[in-house]
Amino acid sequence: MTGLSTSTISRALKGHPDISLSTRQKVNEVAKALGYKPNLGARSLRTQSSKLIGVILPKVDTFFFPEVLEGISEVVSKQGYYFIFLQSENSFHKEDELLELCMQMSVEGVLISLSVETENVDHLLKLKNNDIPVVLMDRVLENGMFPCVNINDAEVSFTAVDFLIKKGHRKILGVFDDPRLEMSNLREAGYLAALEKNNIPFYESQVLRVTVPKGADAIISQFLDNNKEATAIFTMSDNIMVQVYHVLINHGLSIPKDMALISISDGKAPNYFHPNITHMWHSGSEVGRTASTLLFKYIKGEALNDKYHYIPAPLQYLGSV
Amino acid sequence: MTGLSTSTISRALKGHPDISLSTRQKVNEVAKALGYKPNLGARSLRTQSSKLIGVILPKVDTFFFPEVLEGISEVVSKQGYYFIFLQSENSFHKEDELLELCMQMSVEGVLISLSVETENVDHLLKLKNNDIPVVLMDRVLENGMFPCVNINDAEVSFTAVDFLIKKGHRKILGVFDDPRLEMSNLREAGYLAALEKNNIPFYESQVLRVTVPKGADAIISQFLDNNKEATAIFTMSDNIMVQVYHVLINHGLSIPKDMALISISDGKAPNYFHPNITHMWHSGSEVGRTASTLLFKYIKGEALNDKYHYIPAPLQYLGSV
DNA sequence: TTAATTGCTGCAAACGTTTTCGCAAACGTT
DNA sequence: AACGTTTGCGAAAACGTTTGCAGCAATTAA
Repeated sequence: MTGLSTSTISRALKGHPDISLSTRQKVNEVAKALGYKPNLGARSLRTQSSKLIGVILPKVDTFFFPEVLEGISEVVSKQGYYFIFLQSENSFHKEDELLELCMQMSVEGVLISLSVETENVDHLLKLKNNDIPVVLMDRVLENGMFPCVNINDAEVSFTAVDFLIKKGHRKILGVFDDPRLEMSNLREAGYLAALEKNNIPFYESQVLRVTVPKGADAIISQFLDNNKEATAIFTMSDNIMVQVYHVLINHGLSIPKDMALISISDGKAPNYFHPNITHMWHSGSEVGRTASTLLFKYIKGEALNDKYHYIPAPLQYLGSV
Repeated sequence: MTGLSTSTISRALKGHPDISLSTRQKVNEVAKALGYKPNLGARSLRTQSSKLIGVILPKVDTFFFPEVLEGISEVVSKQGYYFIFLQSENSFHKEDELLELCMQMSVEGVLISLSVETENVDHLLKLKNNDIPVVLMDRVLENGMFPCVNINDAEVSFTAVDFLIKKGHRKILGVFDDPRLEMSNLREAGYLAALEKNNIPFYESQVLRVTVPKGADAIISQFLDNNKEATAIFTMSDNIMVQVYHVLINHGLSIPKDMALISISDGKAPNYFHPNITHMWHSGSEVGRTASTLLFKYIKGEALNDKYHYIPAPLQYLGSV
């Protein structure tokens, strides 16, 4: 159409100074008229840079992860990158496949939150070997192999439970998620540490580990019956909190009069309930932002040696305690 | 390594019958040993098929859309495709940019739920012109230009409100989302139709349209004060339901004794509350599955002329009515 | 013996970009 | 007039695949 070579077109389109203003304008006009769209695949083939990052999450269920995506989206698009979002569905096998896929797509970096089944990070090594940076988020394995972004699970739990104790509670129940998650154990450790520091006796029967994602009502119900003298409950996540809340109400217990409730939460669900649930506010968008910002530092080759990034999770003192 | 040409390697790797079994095996061994990964960009450049579909959603907030993603994910991966997921953040401008991006990425199809700001589908035409099929989901514009998958908004609302009336309620409040959404107006129309059919007088003051996504507490609160004789509320979505629920409890109203509550919902939030909230069950995963299945029919060129796919939204009769 | 067939493999072009290198014209300087 | 410098552009290679075609050897058929 213009009679110009592809080289000139290419340069004109990206405002290369070699090309005269007049031809640049002409090229832009014709490009617009023809609806020309650069082929990103071809570009990334030639430049060896895909502007793509891979995001692997176990599952975007109701809480937390939507916000993480939001945070990631924010900084990724600000960097002129795109992300492809993949769900491992909490399967180690699928997680591994998705990592493979990321490499085939020539992503320049990977953000990952590990599946429940994942016991070590050996499968992430192949990315490292191909110089693809990886940052773990939230559901991490803190063994120093890869940088991690999350809250300080143990410390945050400690703060929550310590707060309950300061409020006068002595018999405090703890409800945790699948013990295969490192996070679950760390949060349980924080819970225990708070009891211990305050010289409060602990019985194994006062913690519950819920491995089923939904429909744990019966289990929770029985757990409450077994602990009638308890005056407070600490739940490690929104998912668990909403289930516990539901059972509490079904038992005719009034919050906080009969039972105090505190949780770690992304801050949404606590507002659904009455009273609002006191919680340690674990911002998903902040995790997403921090993790992707960190990832870009690695991508840009700004050498970093800090492995753990803990984002703060401040106490939101609402009506349930 | 094998002394074979790239053509032979390529054919061997995908089990082409031209290649002898012995070389096929050898190639596979070496490929595994070297950790060979096909470059998807190069492949799609050559074959002119990217195996990619674009998914554009307004925002993955807490409800509904996570499930839609799940449904999409399920059928897309079954087809050997991948999807790249993009958020318009309810901005028309961004939505348009993302469509552009999809084309640059050579996606083979697009699933989209329109932003609040989107008033027509002209910007989708450029995809149609490039033979990229588009399927609208949930937040659609039903003007016959593109296939749509959602519930029959008006009918579902009608059923819900009619049910309330059959239960004896006469003064029924309606709370709806942003009126710029076609969905909001259709659901409101269904609400009105139910009143009309049952010869129940309607006053403009008994509907509320909530345009702010969060923190509408004060508005809802005043709305309730202005309608003290009401005995039931219909809310058009989870997002609105949880806010209304919260205000109801804050007003010291008991559900369903003082006020009945029914909603359209993905079925999760209703279980958080006590009593469980009666709702029309609007399955997000089913929307995702149906929409992507439909999209693949278009991609495969199986000519279709049906434009609207309504998925059923059955009544879940729980404790709030 | 020759011809046709079959089985396996390589050559080279193509997909749509970017980029190195080089060239010609125009200009300014001695 | 001779020279160097700038300006504006094109030729061609390269990125990693796939694939039509051709080729060659071994086998079979005539």
